[in-house]
Order: sequence, then C-alpha cells, then structure tokens
Amino acid sequence: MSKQPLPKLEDVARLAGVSTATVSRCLNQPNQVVEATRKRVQKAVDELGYMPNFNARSLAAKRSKIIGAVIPTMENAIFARAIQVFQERLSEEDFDLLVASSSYKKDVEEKQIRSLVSRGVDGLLLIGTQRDRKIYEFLQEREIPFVIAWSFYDKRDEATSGQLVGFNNQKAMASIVQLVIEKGHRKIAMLAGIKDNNDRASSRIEGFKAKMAEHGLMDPCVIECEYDIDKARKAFAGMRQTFGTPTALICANDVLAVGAVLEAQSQGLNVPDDISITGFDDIEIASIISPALTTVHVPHKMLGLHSANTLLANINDARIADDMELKTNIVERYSLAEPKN
Amino acid sequence: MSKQPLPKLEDVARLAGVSTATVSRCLNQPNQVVEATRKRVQKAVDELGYMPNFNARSLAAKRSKIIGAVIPTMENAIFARAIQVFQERLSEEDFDLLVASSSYKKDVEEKQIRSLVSRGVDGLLLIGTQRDRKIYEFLQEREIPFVIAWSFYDKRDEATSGQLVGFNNQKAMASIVQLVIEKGHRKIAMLAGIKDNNDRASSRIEGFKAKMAEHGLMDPCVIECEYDIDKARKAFAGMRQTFGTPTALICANDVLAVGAVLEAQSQGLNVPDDISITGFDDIEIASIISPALTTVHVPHKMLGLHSANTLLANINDARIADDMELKTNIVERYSLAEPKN
DNA sequence: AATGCAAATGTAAGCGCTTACATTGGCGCG
DNA sequence: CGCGCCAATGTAAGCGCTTACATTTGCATT
Repeated sequence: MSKQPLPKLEDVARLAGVSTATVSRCLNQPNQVVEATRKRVQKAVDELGYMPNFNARSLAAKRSKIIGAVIPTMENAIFARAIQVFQERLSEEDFDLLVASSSYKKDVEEKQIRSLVSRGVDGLLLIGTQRDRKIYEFLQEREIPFVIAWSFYDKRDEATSGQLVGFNNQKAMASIVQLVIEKGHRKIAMLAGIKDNNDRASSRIEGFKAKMAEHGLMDPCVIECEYDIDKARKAFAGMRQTFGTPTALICANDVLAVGAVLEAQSQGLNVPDDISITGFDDIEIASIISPALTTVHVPHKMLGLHSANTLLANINDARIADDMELKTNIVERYSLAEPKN
Repeated sequence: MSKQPLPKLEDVARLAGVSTATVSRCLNQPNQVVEATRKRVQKAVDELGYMPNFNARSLAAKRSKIIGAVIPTMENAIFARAIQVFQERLSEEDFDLLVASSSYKKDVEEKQIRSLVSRGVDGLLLIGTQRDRKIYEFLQEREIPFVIAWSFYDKRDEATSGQLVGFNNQKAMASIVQLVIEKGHRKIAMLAGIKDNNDRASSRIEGFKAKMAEHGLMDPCVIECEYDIDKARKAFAGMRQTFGTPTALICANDVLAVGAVLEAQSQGLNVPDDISITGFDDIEIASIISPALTTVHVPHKMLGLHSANTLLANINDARIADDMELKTNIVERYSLAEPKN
C-alpha cells in the first residue's frame, strides 16, 4: 500500500470550482468569502479529506503558529505544571508547542533557542534571565517575541528585552527567612540551588543573606546542591559534619527540603523539635511529607497561564505587553517551629 | 529597527561562489562535497550568520525532523519524566518535539493528532492503545510511523498498527494482588483509575479482578477515581461508608494510594496495621510518604528511551521495529503487612 | 595525448501554500 | 440607463529550500 498523494489546496479549488486564493481565504479569513462559496469549498474539503500543509503555509505566510519553549527540565514538577497550562492556553489559540529542555546547561539552551528560531517559531518561552547578551541580541534582531518566566526584578537589566512574568525570588526568600528569624532562630543555614547560570537560585541566596545581615547574622552557611532528594540528603549530612547542626535550615526548594527532612529523621533528629526546615515552591510533596513543609507557595499555574497570555499579546498586537509580577505567599505547616534550646 | 532580511541559502551560495545545490549539500550530505568547497561554504555561512529555514526545508524535502507526542497530561510525573528522556534522545538525532496534551479526552487527542500530522511530523508518540480505529487508519494511510507507549499485550489487536513499547498492565497488577493475597488478606478492595478510553486503567482493573477470582474472591469492590490526591481521599472515605473498610486496598497508582493513606490516617486508621494500601508506578511520593508505599515499579525512563529508539528505528530504516515489553517489579516497603485480625 | 568514468558541481523545477494586485460583477444613485 | 464603487474572486509571483538530472572536472588508463 503505497502513499497516495494527499489532496492539496489546488485539488480542493478544482473540485469546488474556485481559485486557490479563494480556498485559502476560506481557511484563513472566512469572512472575506461569501457564504455560498464558503459552503462549496467546505464541501470539497470534506469530500477530499483535505488537510493543509503547515510547512507550506508557514513558508508562504511567514508565521508558523508554533511557540517554542526551552525549560531546564520537565522532570521538575514546577516546570511540567506550568508548561501544561501554558500549552493548554496556546492550544486554545491554535498554537502548538515545541519544547526543548536544556538540563540547566547554558550552551545547550543556546543551541535549542537557535534551533527553535530556525523552525520559525512565532514566539518563545524562556526560564529566567541569565544568559548571554548575544542571545538577547539575536532574538531582538529577528524580532521574535519572547517571555521570560519565573523571574521578576523591579528594575530591568536593559539587556533582557522580552517580557518578564515571574516573582521576586529574592523578596520571597527574604520573607520566609524573616519568619524563621521571628520564631527565634539565630543559627540558620541554607541549602541552596546551584547558582551558576541560574538567576532564581542566585536571587534566593541573596534574599537569604540580605535578610540574615539585616538581623546582624553575618556570613551564614550556604551550601549549593543539585535538585535531587538524595543529593540533598548527602549535602545536609555533610553540612552537619562540617558546620554543625543549625536550629533552622532554609532550603531553596521543596525537593531539597524533603531530602533534608528525610536525612535529619534518619539521623535521629526530630523535625521541627530539633531542627526546623523550610521549603520553597509548594509542590505536592511539601504537603505529603511528614511533617508537612512550611514553604513559599509559588503560583506555578498562574505563571504558565500569564506567560501564555503575555506572549500571545505580544504576537498578536505587536505591542509589548507589560512585565507581570506574581505574588508568592508563605504557607505555614509543621516543619517550622520555635527553637527548643 | 526594522527586520533586515535574513540571509538565505542563495546568499551563501553567491558569497561562496558556488551553486545553491552545493550549499544545500554541504549542510545535508557534507561527504558529497569536496573538502575545499565545504570550507569555503562554511566560511560564507559563518560570515553571514546564515541559519536554514526549516519550513522551507521541510516543504522541499518532505521531512520535518519533528516528532509529535500526545500525552494525557504533563502534570502527571510519570509522563513528564518519560517525555523528558524521550526528548533528550530525539535531540541527539536533531529531532525536535512537538507536544500536545489531551487531558485524557478522546476528541481532543484526535484533534491534536491531526494537527501534528498537518505539521508534517516524521513520527508520533501516543500513550495507550485505546482510540478510534479511524485514527489508526488515518495514520497508516499517511504512513506515519508511531509508537504506542505504556501498554503491552501478548496478542496484538490488529487495528493498532504502530509499535508497542510498554508493559503488561494486567499482569503487573495481578502480581501485586497476588502478593497481597499471600500476606493473608481476603477483604480486598480496589481504588482504580477511570477506565473510559484508557486501556491501562482497564487492564489494571482486569488484573485485579482476575487474580481475585483465581482465589475465589468474587465481585470485589472497585471504585474508579480521577488521578488526584483529594479526589482519592474522598473516594476512599466514600468506600468505607458504603462498603466498609477492607483489610487491604489496592490502588491503581501511587497518587491514589497517597490519597488513601492520608485519608486513612486522618480517620484514625493505622497503615498498615489497620489497613494495607498498595500503589502502582513508584513515583517519588511513594517513598516519601510515611509509611512508604509498597508498589509496582514502572521503568518510566526506559519507557521514554525505548519509545524514542523504536520510533527512530522506524523512521530511519522504514523497517518496522519489534514491539518491546518492559518488565515491572514490586518494591516492598511499609504500607503492606499481614492483616491483624 | 586521447579516452572513459566517477566524483563534484550546476541547473532549474518544484514542494503547497499566501497574498499583492488585477479583474469581475452587483448595486445604488443621479 | 450608465456610472462609480466596493466586495468577491482570480491570477500569478513568490516563500527558501531540495534534488533529479545535466554538465563539468579530475584523473587513471591505454
């Protein structure tokens, strides 16, 4: 059974007795075509089982109805969830989603961005602001709308064109540190994310340090660790050995916090009686682990939704939408308490 | 700053003093071009910052180097993880991934498949076998290679062309039910997934029922429930009210099991002393919740990887790769014990 | 030096659409 | 009844590549 040639626009035109231009209009700007012909064309389309060839369309029309997204990894629930909503929203507007993941690697991300642009994406979703200036220039030169999700800064670095849809990582982290300090903790350490090429991780560390300094707690212990439960366990174990055990451990995200909790418990520590541990993100595991984590709630789905809306606005109106700051809030559960000693 | 026209293949050809065909060959079959010219062309490419237009390429060459995937949802960690690996593998072969999610809806899935085909994808990843026969016909007619992940059956339904890369859901479920029965349980109920348009969910239910019947335990209680912790809690609560409390609850996946555990605990039941609860999938939360779940381990990443390999094989060799059955295994943790009474 | 052949390169016809511009036709109005 | 105008449709020129086929080149043979 060999592939019979698929019907093309021309075949539809012939069958309907109109020109290709009219068929094209029926498909793309139906209101420019009078009802009678539109119906005739529709009939021909149905009869032939015609489906447009999007590559040809993209080539001729110079728009692809494809949005590209480069995220660090889909294994991280926070991105998966946001991407899911992002995609659903785009789908409503007949855009499809080309995804790539960079595994947090700068050069991989750059390659992927270029590849997506080569594919003629109409817009791009990126995570965080930290990347080579030349990439921003590249995108601007080609006039590709893009939004940067997850980060938000009050003052913009000029280099980052594109729209920001995110939250202030530094402030959010500072707020939970503030809470921990208010509970009476002084010996506080941080289990942080890897800050290389990751402005969210850096900002959270800054937020921690700044708030500590504000209370006269200088040079606190900060250990960077990859996003992984087991690595977090080891990192926490190492921290205890090297720096001793803090009364409170601030984690840059819930996965690290879960690792720390698990390790603390297996080392015979009671959370929160012996050590308080806080998370960041408020993903599912935060409320499943026992004790449930006191953590910073991040509106992941909102991030996905607003990123989509902002991007669509920029594509359709060619008018630059505003940056959007989303709010986080602390959800207090049971992993944070006043220090016992 | 208006968009200056991007360099095209012709510009490169002119600058390098060769024909467009040669440039094209340099890019696609470099070994057909002699070293000297190749270098000259490369220089021109670099100088102009030339990037090929993939839409034009796809149109002319009739292959897009894009793979499509339609999954139920990315919010489900099992799919997200598999897709991540799938994408990484494709990326190695310079394929990009167009993803769509169907939210478990049959008609949405169909629409997305058609859209992806319109985009000219070179291959397709689908989840599970259960869909309209006409979709299979559609795909076959157009000779689009596709693999169906997550399901595996010893005997193939003829309608499902495409390759299967999955595991036998029925057998896997039967094996854990067997274990539960061996522990001495007789009053066993199941918290199942929604089986509409979902052969994995159906198979797991069948596996449960068959194994129960094998031990003379007829008409066991089976309640279907959406993939959601809170809904699982309510479903379990409802089950207790209507059918009483089983000594063991088999859940169709870990998310449902976690919901059941949480609800059981909040109703004052001890897991596993008062009730044993088993999961399925072995995702992260299975080992984080306390008690950690005894569950069926599914090799999600393998699923993603082998799906990619199978698909690539079918695309490149135009030779149909074999179906692939992956093995699951039971991981015993602490949520299953012998019944006390 | 003439010959043959394969390897390297060039020529040009599409791939299936969109859209600027040209043409047609219907209708209100003087 | 003829004119002008606008809405509906048609014509045809690309969009930026790939590739079948034609041509040229280089080189080993005789």
